[in-house]
Amino acid sequence: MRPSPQAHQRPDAAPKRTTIYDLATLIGTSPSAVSAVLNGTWKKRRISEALATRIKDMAQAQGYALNVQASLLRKERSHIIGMIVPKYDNRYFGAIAERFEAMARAHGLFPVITCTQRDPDLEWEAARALLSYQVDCLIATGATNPDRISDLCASAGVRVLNLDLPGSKATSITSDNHAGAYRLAQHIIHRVRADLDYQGPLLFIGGRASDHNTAERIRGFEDAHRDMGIDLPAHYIVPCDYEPERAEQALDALNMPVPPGLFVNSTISLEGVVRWLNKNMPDHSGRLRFGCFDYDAFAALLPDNVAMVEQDVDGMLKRLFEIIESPSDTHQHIRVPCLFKIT
Amino acid sequence: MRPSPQAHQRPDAAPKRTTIYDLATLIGTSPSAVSAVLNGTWKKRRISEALATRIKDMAQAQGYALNVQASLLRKERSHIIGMIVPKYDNRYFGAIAERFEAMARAHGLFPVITCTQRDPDLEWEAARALLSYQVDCLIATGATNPDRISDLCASAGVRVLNLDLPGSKATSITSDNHAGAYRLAQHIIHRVRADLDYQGPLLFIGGRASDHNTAERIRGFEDAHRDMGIDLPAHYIVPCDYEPERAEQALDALNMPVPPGLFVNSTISLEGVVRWLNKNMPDHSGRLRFGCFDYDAFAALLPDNVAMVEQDVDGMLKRLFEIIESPSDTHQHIRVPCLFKIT
DNA sequence: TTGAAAGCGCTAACAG
DNA sequence: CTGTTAGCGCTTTCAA
Repeated sequence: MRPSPQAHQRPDAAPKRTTIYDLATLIGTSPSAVSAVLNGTWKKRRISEALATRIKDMAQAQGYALNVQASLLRKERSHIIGMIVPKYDNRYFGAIAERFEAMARAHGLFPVITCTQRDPDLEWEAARALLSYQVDCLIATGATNPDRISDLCASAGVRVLNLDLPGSKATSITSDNHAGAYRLAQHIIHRVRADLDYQGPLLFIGGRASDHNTAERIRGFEDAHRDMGIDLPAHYIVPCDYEPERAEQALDALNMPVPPGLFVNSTISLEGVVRWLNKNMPDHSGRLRFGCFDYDAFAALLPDNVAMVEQDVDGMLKRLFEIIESPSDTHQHIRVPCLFKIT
Repeated sequence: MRPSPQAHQRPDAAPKRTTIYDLATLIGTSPSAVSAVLNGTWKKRRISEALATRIKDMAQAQGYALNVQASLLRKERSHIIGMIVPKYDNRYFGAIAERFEAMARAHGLFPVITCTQRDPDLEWEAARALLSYQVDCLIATGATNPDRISDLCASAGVRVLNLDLPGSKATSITSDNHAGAYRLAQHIIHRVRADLDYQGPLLFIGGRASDHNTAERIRGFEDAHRDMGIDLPAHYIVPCDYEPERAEQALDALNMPVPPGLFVNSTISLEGVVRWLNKNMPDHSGRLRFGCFDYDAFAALLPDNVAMVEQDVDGMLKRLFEIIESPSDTHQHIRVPCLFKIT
């Protein structure tokens, strides 16, 4: 008989964790009985109440914990659902990760999330790692190369879904970036007309042009201008990337006065825009209007902020789990409407 | 020979994932050779370059992914490091999770993080689940009952460390809340004296009095007043909990005019404070000073905000991994200084 | 009602 | 240089 784990509190070498064999010998029954009782299949095995309680008590007393590796090795489905996510350090992805975990648990799945720092190689490595953990299903969130991950999963026979950024080789769920941007642009245009009597185009600032979502938002921005009969020269669109500093540099480098209407693509960029305005146009307050494609509670309190677009994380995840529940062979692209917040 | 996974793209039943046996028969070698090559132990086994590359190429072609469950079952150490964290949906814990993952990987460990929604029961369940996954080490971040988790880990012979909130049964790493609060209070007091000629006490608002960190901050707040010779009546300390609404309600219920110096405990509370001020004292700008124990980029841009305290996430995690690397039997409480940001 | 035994995929001796 | 083999802890028939 193995020494009980309590006997020797890991001074250096681990005291072997208690197993069903330990429990079985301790009680004088068989490992299979212990297994059945501990994983709940014992009613159908018609094990006696008496034995069951003895086993459960002993497990409790010994601090027994199932060895998932061994258990999963024997089963066909792991009930593990994996997610890769670019960043946690961000309200949007943080909310996705948190809500995803909660919903996965509610669906009886064990969520494992891993963060890839927007690094394509890490993304790939992380996907492989999750496959190694035998995930039943993988969610690729904001993946720079979702199709590569889809291929990987296909060859492992694992279901995969794209979230936030679409791919062509798996069902994708994203925000409706075009519609959200269209509406935001329209709202800002209305406000600069009404409040400041400005009839010209807005400035689009922030994001990466190569990024699918930014491209969609630019399309919405352009369509809003077209539909409102406003000419939109190309240099009014400045996808200067995400860091706040990039927005500041872009405004420094602008070959014209800053227009009184600003469409800011992400709170990250907004941070830079506000810093730049405070530094270079100290009297800007009341003399311009802006809106932001992204939500932040403090940003919502800034003067002249007329609207924020918030992505509907709950809505997207609800759709996600619907699809997980009822798989289909077709690869759809589902666009979830954004929430629009007038500030 | 099993059908290749590519052959049949999981229409319904999973095509069994490729194993080392598949690879071995495919190539005409033994599973152990495949295993050795694929896990890097093949130099010491002196396997030929030729065989090694053939195996690696075949693995690549077949989309082979290690079955971690099987691998870990055979090994003694899992190199999995677990972390429980109360929320992701928050700059602070988001940063902790993200940096932790990166550092764990840099140390050759596989990080698994799970979020417990500030729910004590879920906290316990999550810890058990991570133990089931055979973590070598568990980090309990912001745990409401760290000692209970320490006991659980002790009985499984697993190392455990507390982060953010201290416990008595394991080494704990937290911010130096007392020193940070002392310095923040002192700074705000200086500013209300210099800018507004106000000599009275500040108002402390936000947080939970039962929460260890808030208690420490209150102590720092009190000590700063005492050392600067300011009398501090008890009703100037209002730990009204974390939601923004609670701060608004607390200010509504205040039995005195709002003092011109505010010590706000967390950006969450600050959100409520700013909303309340905008509503109830529209002309407050320039007539008060506040500081916040927590950092937010947009909050830093608010007028009258004279300082923010940012917890040193990188510093804390650096200490954490130092301790993981060189275990010691004593349970220390390490306090990491906060970063002080004058705005 | 219960136990024995096979085997999940992999690793690590040990034998060639 | 390479193959055989014995388990890791658990689940799951199949027998008793």
